[in-house]
Amino acid sequence: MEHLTALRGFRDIYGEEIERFTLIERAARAYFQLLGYKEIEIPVLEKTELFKRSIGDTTDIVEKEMFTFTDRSGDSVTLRPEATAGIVRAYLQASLYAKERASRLFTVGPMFRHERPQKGRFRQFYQMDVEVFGIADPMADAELIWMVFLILGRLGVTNYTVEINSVGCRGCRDEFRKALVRFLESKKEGLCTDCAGRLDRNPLRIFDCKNAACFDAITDAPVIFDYLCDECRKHFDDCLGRLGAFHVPYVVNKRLVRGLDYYTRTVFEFTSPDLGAQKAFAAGGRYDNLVEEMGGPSIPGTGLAIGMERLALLVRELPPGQTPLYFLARVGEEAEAWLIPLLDAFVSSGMPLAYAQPARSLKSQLKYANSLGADYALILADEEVSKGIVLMRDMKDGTQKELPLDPAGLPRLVKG
RNA sequence: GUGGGUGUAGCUCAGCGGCAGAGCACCGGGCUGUGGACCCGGGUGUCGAGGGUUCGAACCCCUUCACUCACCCCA
Repeated sequence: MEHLTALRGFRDIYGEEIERFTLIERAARAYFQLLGYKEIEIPVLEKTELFKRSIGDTTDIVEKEMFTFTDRSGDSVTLRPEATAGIVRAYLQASLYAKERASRLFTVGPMFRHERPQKGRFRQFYQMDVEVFGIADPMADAELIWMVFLILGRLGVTNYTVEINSVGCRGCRDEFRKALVRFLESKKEGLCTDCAGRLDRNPLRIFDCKNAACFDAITDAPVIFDYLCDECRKHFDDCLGRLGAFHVPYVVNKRLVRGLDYYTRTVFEFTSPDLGAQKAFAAGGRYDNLVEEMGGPSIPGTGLAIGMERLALLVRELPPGQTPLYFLARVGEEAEAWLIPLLDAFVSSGMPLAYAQPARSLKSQLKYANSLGADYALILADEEVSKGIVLMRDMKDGTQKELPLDPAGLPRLVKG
């Protein structure tokens, strides 16, 4: 009989990878706390309408990547493809804007997109998502980028680049869009079919196309950067100035755009050449109109997402276990009876005590202890039991000493 | 959704028409109470699945599934 496997793009995360996840999360949480970010848990399943309204009807995510289905009551529901929409919904539902002048929130969890899996891309993937509501000043953008910079520093990740750009506000984006469409109409023949279609619906996305022909076509295209209004330009310059003060190195990429419609002004990406084709492992930007568009008051927002799987690929070194590992080898029935009292005593003292089950030959047990990386092996056979002692073997140098067989006192004695 | 690559032991892989293999891991022994180094022994398998060609298929053909990389898209 064929055994069942997980769905394509859905994985089990365990072993070294989950240790990397834990390491990343711990580093991130430390800075979230220092900078006043509060945790929020939001549902994995939401009304489909939420994502259509926030992410944008014509984006690829909404058009062809969402896990959308009809539930038993006939409503269209969707597994969240990203977290911002849900957090905005929660922010409005809880009327947080009326309770605090600024809200700093973060959430950690799985997202779902029905894409073809490849390196660093899965259908269920994990993000740490951070959002700031109520701060129009670019300080909030800079703070977010700096925070990622700090987390990466803590994790020892160095081979990456911060790319940053501004996509402007509604006003300058409209100006730019007109100019861009005017320009591209003249180059229409050279565009790939995808981009020809984007011309009407979402011309900004043509900048993301990796097709060589399109890349050539847009070489001389106008860039949003040159169309920024005075306020947007000032916002961007201020943001860069803040990054400088934080000593965060960055590269301005005037062609950087993002795949979600709600972004305004600041957009940024952290990329690494160590990742393969999916090289962005953290990205985000400002969304000053989103809260209002979702039916709330006019409140600015800015946020980012960190891709756990991708960042985990960049975390090279795992810290070694710091507490020594003890192992109990026992031989004979008299000795076996001491397993539970000793295990109880060690664990109650916060010390790890491993053991083989079943207890085979002493040789086999020591071999097992060695494979577990035990620092010390306690050896207990009937002979020791009758003498009221236990042997403690140092697994590094092979020296042994006798200790009294006393569960209550042994954990402390063993520590030395 | 499209294209390329790969599916053989727990893991990494060799074998590419003639008995199913290696290294590592694992188990046992040398050492009946002492791990790591060494020596000896042990193969633990629907060769991804289904069908076809053939005296004979892990190998050739068809179908299918899975994994993987890339396109696309994105964290």
